[in-house]
Amino acid sequence: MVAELKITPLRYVLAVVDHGGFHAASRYLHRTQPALSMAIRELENRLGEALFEKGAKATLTPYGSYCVPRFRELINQHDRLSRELQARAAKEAGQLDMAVVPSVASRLMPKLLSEFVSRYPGIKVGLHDGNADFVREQVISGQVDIGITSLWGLEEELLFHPLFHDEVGVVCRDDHPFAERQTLTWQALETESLIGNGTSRLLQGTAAESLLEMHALYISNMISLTATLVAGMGVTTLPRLAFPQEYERLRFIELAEPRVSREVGLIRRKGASLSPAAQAMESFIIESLAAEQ
Amino acid sequence: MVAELKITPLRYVLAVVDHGGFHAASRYLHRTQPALSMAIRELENRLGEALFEKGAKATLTPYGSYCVPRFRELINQHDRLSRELQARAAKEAGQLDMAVVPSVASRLMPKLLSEFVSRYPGIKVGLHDGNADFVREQVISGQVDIGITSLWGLEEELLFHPLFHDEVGVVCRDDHPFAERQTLTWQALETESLIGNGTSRLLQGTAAESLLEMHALYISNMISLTATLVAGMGVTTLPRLAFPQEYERLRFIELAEPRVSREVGLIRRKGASLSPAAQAMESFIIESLAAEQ
DNA sequence: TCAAAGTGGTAAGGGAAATTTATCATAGGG
DNA sequence: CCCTATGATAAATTTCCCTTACCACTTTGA
Repeated sequence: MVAELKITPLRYVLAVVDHGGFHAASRYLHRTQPALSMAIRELENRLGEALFEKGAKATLTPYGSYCVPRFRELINQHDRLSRELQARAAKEAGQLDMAVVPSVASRLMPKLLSEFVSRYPGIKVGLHDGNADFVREQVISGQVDIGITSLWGLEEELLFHPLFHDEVGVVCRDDHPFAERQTLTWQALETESLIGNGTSRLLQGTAAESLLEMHALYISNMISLTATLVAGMGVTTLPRLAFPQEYERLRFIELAEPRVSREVGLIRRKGASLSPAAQAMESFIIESLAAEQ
Repeated sequence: MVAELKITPLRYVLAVVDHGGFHAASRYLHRTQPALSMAIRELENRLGEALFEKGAKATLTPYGSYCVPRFRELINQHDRLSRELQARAAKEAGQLDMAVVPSVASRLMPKLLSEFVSRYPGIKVGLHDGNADFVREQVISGQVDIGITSLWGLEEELLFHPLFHDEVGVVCRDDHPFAERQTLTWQALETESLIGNGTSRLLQGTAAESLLEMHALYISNMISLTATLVAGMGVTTLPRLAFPQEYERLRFIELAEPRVSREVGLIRRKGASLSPAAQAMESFIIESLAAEQ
């Protein structure tokens, strides 16, 4: 049977030692002197041995001298833990991982992350990018705390918080006949050499679904895809956010008739709540994007 | 300001986790279920974050999962400390050092120590021997907890607990005229070649004081002294306990007229109390020697 | 399908523990 | 010798922990 050493009386002992007396310690602790006397007596009874000499003013017994550094150690550990856990709860420290689709990673996250880390300097963020299936899988398996992607079906295990709509358009080189157009219809694409990519399945279930069968090429890698487009080998469809603005020769033309868009949003596991750090990130993203529009 | 994490609620959290529910934990802890609910709620408020999911039965939040191993660690440290300090108070563990004069070290301590260590298996004893001044000095300086020696004057800084009287006698070789005598008087020594030693000052202030001036030789080292006696170069005075029984050719003859004796006792510092282990040794020695006579 | 037994949460009361107030005995300093 | 410091003690009070009693909800088994 272990005796329960309460933290407070241990603190009292240290205060008496450090301040050289019960009265001095009581002033420091904002307690009265009898409070210390009695609490320390109780502690001594529990241990079965006196800590302070009787009759002498605040002098430690040998046993007390042995105890004091150990009390100090335990209290230090306690305080360190308490501070650490409070810091985490207050989002002053912590760690979170998130998975996002590449377009979000390159167009949205840089700004968001730089604002986030300056607002929560203590929180460490791990950012992983991959296609929508990867993001979904990482979140469901608990590898990451939250994800940003678009979903195609209802997910039993996921909570989805919509962030914005991302319109699908056609991407072509600047010398292509489409390049000067403001909008296009899917019929205009029927005669084109259409390159498929990872986002092509957004067209599934829309009026433009027939275009999916037209793919002569399918390129999942974004760098390869843009190189192919710059080479003038065809056109492709992409959500606007996924359109790589940094290529001067590529143009994005809205696809009207039908309007196709993906709904990009925040996902997390249903049932499990978020860590304080992940909570902070989630609210931060939602608020930032709401403020922007 | 650090929040005070009381040990008990942390135990409650661990019990709920380990037993998979508030009710199971409450049975284990011999508390009622609301007691746990409220204590844990209070802890959560203190930390500023929930440990258990609401609505789910005893499921940890990510924050809770982070906390639990740390709670466990702190509690383990607490329990280990508590057990250790109690063991010391109960004399099941600990350490003590003592200084004794050589005669006590060789004639008294072997038996006492072997009994002591079998009675207090956990206590480690350091035994240091030296002359009376050494013992006195070690005790006063706090290098050792207790000493066994004889004192000549009253000591302001020491507490003296008498153990036994040790009669001074004459030591000579077995072929010496004294060897067959039962007792001697100091006058009988006047014509002898008297060798002085560290215990000779016991004669100071007695009727035999004049013998002190007769020393042709003074040998402090016991081995040298006995070798000199065995060589037949003279006689000496020694307390009985200091007489080395293991030398076959030496004899001890009581010195009557005057009877001179040293009072051997236990010394320790006045004012400072003893460690539990040293206390145990002190009482043990006093009781053992009292039981013997 | 409904009762029974499980989960945990809430409110009010009792009782133990901690703290304060008031007082005392003792020791040291001017 | 008084004054002020020390810490110990007793009784009163406040605080906090725990229990009892009850509720709402879910799961289980007949």
